[in-house]
Amino acid sequence: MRADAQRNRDKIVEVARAFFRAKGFDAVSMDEVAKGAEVGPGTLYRHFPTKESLYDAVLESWAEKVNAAVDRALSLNGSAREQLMTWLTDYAAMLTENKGAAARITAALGDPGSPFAGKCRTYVNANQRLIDGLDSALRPGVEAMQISRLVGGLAAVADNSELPPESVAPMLAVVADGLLAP
Amino acid sequence: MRADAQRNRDKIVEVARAFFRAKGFDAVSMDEVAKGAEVGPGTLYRHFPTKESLYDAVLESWAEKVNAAVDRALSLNGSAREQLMTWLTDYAAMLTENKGAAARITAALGDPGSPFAGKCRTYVNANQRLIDGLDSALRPGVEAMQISRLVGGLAAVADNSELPPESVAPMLAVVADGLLAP
DNA sequence: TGCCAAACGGAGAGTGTCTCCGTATAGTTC
DNA sequence: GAACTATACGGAGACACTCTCCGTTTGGCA
Repeated sequence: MRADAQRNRDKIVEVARAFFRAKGFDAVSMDEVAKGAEVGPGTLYRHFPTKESLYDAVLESWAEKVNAAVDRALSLNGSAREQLMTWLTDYAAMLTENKGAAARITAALGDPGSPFAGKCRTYVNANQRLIDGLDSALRPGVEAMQISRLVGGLAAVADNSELPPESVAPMLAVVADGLLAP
Repeated sequence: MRADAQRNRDKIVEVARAFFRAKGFDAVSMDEVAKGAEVGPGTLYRHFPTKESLYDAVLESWAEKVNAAVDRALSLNGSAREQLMTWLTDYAAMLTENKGAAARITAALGDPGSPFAGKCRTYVNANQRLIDGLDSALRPGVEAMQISRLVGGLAAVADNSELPPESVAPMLAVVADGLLAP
């Protein structure tokens, strides 16, 4: 990639990240990202053919954070319920940083053609590692995709309604207790 | 209301209902509803000032269905868990009829200014009646709004991914078990 | 039949995503 | 450092959508 192209790409992602964080996915237009990055719309669209692909690039480090959160939860010296709640709380908290991310990633679960397919795999794999780590503490037959959808749906609601963590916690507790073996 | 206005209004709602059911909220344009109902865009917008207000009119009978589903669940001769699962299953099933409804109604929870505010009240009240009906079988401190958000979020995911009922059932079971007293 | 408030409908404003293509430039070659 | 070419740029504008304004038509009543 040519040096000017790389410079522009970096600036676009940087500007877009700030805009998305401040206003959420829907409220940011591609035109304003282009203006903010001081490039033309054509340049923006050569680097990122759709608005969603730009969002995907903005969420680049998200995968690392998800994996780190699972590691943190599994390495805790506590009950399975505490480990589960730690992971769920961390995940829900991650989404307050990127308004609209929960809904989009959750909606893309099971759609390999989505720009977020990579993010989805990371997320489902994280839940699979959690299942493996918690071993027999969970109800039998529970699947990673089910946890992903349950928590993703709840996170999307919390994100959309801008619920404070203390309002989300009781709902996470319901999901956690439901996931633990009866 | 003048006779021609009433005729047009009825036809618009009828056409819109068919379109929304077939393609979902986002994929239907106001222009095609106007064309389908054989009226001009101006006429359409005098009857329904926004697309969401049109959707609200299409979902008119939804409130009755929700209340009927709660009644049905509470009148069952079964365990609290069976009653709960019956209601959750009925609610989730209701949404396959109107693609996009779950996400919109759930997103409007707690926003009195939304065109769906009336639908939200109905829905939260239904969950409150469920709580009152199931009495002490539920975990202490659980609130109607929490159930509304939990189930709404899950329903939105199921709707969006077009999950078959047998895929939704295990997730509903998790929520149900989580809601029942430990 | 004549009147007029009510309703109609379509052109178009405003806003968004995304494309096409003539122009400019980075990086290589002599 | 000049010429060359592949690469990248940027802006006009195509297209789709929601929603508005306003001149025209019509239903219902006196």
